[in-house]
Amino acid sequence: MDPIRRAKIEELRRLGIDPFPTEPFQTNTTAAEILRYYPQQKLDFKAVRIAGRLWRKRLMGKASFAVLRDETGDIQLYFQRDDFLDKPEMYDSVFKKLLDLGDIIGVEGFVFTTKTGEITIHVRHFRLLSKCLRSLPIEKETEERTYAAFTDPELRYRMRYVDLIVHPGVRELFRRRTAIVQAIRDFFNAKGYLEVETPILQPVYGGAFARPFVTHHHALNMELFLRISNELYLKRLIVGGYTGVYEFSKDFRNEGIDRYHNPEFTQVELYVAFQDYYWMMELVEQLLEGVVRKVVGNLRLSYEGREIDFTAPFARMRYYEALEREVGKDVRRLSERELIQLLHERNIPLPEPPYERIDLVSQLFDKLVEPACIQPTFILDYPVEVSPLAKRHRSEEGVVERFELIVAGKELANAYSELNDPLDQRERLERQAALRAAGGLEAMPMDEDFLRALEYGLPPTAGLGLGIDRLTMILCDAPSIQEVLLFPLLRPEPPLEADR
RNA sequence: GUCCCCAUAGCUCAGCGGUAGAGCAGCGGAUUCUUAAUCCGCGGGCCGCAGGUUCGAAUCCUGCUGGGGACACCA
Repeated sequence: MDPIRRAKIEELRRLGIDPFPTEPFQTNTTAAEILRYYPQQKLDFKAVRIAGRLWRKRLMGKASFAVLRDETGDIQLYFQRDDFLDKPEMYDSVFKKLLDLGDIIGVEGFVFTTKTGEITIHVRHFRLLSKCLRSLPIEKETEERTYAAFTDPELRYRMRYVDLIVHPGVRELFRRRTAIVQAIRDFFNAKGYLEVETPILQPVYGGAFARPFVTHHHALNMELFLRISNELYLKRLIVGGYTGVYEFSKDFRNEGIDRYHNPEFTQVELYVAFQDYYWMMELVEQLLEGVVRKVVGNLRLSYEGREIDFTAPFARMRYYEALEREVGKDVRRLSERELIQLLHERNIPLPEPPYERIDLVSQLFDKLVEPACIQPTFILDYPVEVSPLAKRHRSEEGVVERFELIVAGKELANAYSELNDPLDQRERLERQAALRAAGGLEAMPMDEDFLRALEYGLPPTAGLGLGIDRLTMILCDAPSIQEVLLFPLLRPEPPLEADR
């Protein structure tokens, strides 16, 4: 806390001014509205009331300029000493000395244009609404350069409130994130699907390969897991008779943090009865076209310096064929030794032991095929070994009816014709259990209740998971997941000192 | 988990063995159309923390902490 600002509080109180008043301040316009409509005189701007942070002061003698920043933008203020003849201290002391940059104020006045052509509020009255006791990293820009830019990512993420105050573009990004979620919700609602909420605390976790966060419930004295996925619950709801359900799901995975991964992240999952993954591919194309057009305004956008085109239909490649295109041979025919040889040739590290044959194939795919898919690309028909919840392919051995949508070299969505044969499902989960027993930390645990639900009959169902954070990254051209999370996980900072 | 880079004033950064610097922000003064306002004056720092080397360390070395990046993991 700035001791000078702290002292100003006492000074204000001596003048009878409450630095944190209770009375509301009713505004009747915004900075953006004034700047947009004043030139055409479409609205009456003779008595505007507007609130925001004091952003700049250009003090002169008997008259001064300032800038006010509200949520919509910045607008210049003009103060004249002669306007405060009844209370001269309001200009000379309160405005000129006791108000600091960052203070939240409300002003009332009329709009005019200065000699230099800037739309400005001539302030007749102003009120301090909340004192700002720390100096903000207010940036100053000229044509040549920006001064005091607040750019340190750590500080920006730790003090996102400051980041948001200082950077209108960051505020805009998170508006866009909300717009993306809203567009998806509108799309699903228009189709008649039901938005639901399922447990975040789960006695058995499942639906994905990941290590969970573990917690404990005292009253029931039981171990609980934060969900890594809501998939198995949404399928139970399809068993229960809903035709289409979806949920925006915060999922938690106890794994590493990098520019694509945060321990908690958001997916939307959708399950629709009586459909299959082919149908789901078309739905995803329709969904993304709609969302991108609505949010970006154009199906072509720039991400990391490359153009991405969301015009449907997206490219489609089958898993093993895509791999064959990269390595020149059908990896299904290769021995484990030949696969290892291939990895060596391409300078790709072996997976962590204990690994199986399929892990070598996966590694090849992840390192060669995924990064090469820049434009939206459906990869379909994944190996059955890596897809324990997907239905076996209707006509081909060894693969399942599953697709991933890859954009900019990263998985954006994952979908199956859901496995609804409870006997097959049990075998697949038993294999997962065996992998866990062998030390596979990410293999799925057995979920007997889920199997019981399947035994009551899950209709043929298409299911989808779509990563909201990654979609937001692409649609905002954001370089890391931290940039699209309001409060990304950081290590704790050392304790702040109490400051009175 | 491994490797590389970074940490100096409220913010952005310079200084890289010899008395801690700049711009912006701040404080005092002048100023009735400024907009990085201008002009005069002023204050501000455990140079991330702890050790070590040295006559002398912000500067060199080691460790720690925090951050960034790459790799690994996340099929």
